Amino acid sequence: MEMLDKGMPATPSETVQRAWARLIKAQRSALGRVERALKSAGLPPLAWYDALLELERVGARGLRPFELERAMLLEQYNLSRLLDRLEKAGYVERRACADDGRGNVVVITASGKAMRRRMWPAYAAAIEDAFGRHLSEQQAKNLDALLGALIARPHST
Amino acid sequence: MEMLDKGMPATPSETVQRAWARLIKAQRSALGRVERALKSAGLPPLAWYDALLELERVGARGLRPFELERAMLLEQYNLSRLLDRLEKAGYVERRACADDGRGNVVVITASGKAMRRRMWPAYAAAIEDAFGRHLSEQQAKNLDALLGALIARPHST
DNA sequence: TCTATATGCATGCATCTGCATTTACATGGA
DNA sequence: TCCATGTAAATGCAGATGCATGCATATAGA
Repeated sequence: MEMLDKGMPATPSETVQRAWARLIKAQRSALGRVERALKSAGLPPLAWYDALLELERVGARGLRPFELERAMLLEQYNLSRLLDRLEKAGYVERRACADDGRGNVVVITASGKAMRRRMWPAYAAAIEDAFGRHLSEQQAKNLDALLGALIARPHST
Repeated sequence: MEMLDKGMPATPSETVQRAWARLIKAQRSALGRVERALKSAGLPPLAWYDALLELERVGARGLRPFELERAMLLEQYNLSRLLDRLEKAGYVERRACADDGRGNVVVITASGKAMRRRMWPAYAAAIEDAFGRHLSEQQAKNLDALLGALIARPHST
């Protein structure tokens, strides 16, 4: 985890500190609202949607857990357990992987696709309510660009 | 939790969806890195810092838990337990509240102040590394403004 | 004053997460 | 072929979180 401490503590500017605090709070606020909306609609949590979406996109060929892990920026053990839950709910299947005996391939089931579709309206409304409606198109674009610079793989660097 | 479903599902635009996904990932990525940096330095998690900072700012008069809850945008039970941990660690004290027999007043201790001070260098370096260094001053300012629009009290609306 | 309801905070229980470790297989030498 | 090392994924355990609820007190209204 070394962070090249070449001497000085690298204190972020006041502006950066403010933006940092806002990032934490804005995300917690918005994400919390979305999760609560889903739950109150009797639907599974957000992570299920994201995983199902990724899996639906690639279709029958499926994804290796480590691919999904990278796409979703999840820790390995979190993904492993998310897959446990999705599998137990019947939304995905883990199939033995032909190329690599250690791994498996995760494929979405028909009922998984159905659940994803069923989640979308509630999810969409919640995103719009907690997030979208506070921003113009242009602002959303700018925000997207600014945040893009921040995303890095867990553990990298 | 009704969300005024006046008919249509209020689907967010593509742009908003992308920005939303980025917000989740950027925050998870950056926050994860900061938490790991703190932990690997043998320090308590971020929330402790934030709470101690708020408490230090108000000094000896302290804060009611519900005030802290609002400042930090935490759920009531999460704050209650955070205070349990902080209290057990000796960093805060819960004192009976004179005005209101139901509540109490939380005050930071000397050792709490010391811990906050001790955390700052590692925390600052981590923020800078995971966040600040990716942004110019102007970008940080813009990001801060954009995120400001998103913050809302949990449960409100 | 008495009663209904709201507020401040805590807590039991189930679930989820973080961390370290384990298991299984893969791969590249010697 | 055998071993050392690396990588994919799962898992035991401890700690954190979400939820529902409990308890004590406050407050407003009859």
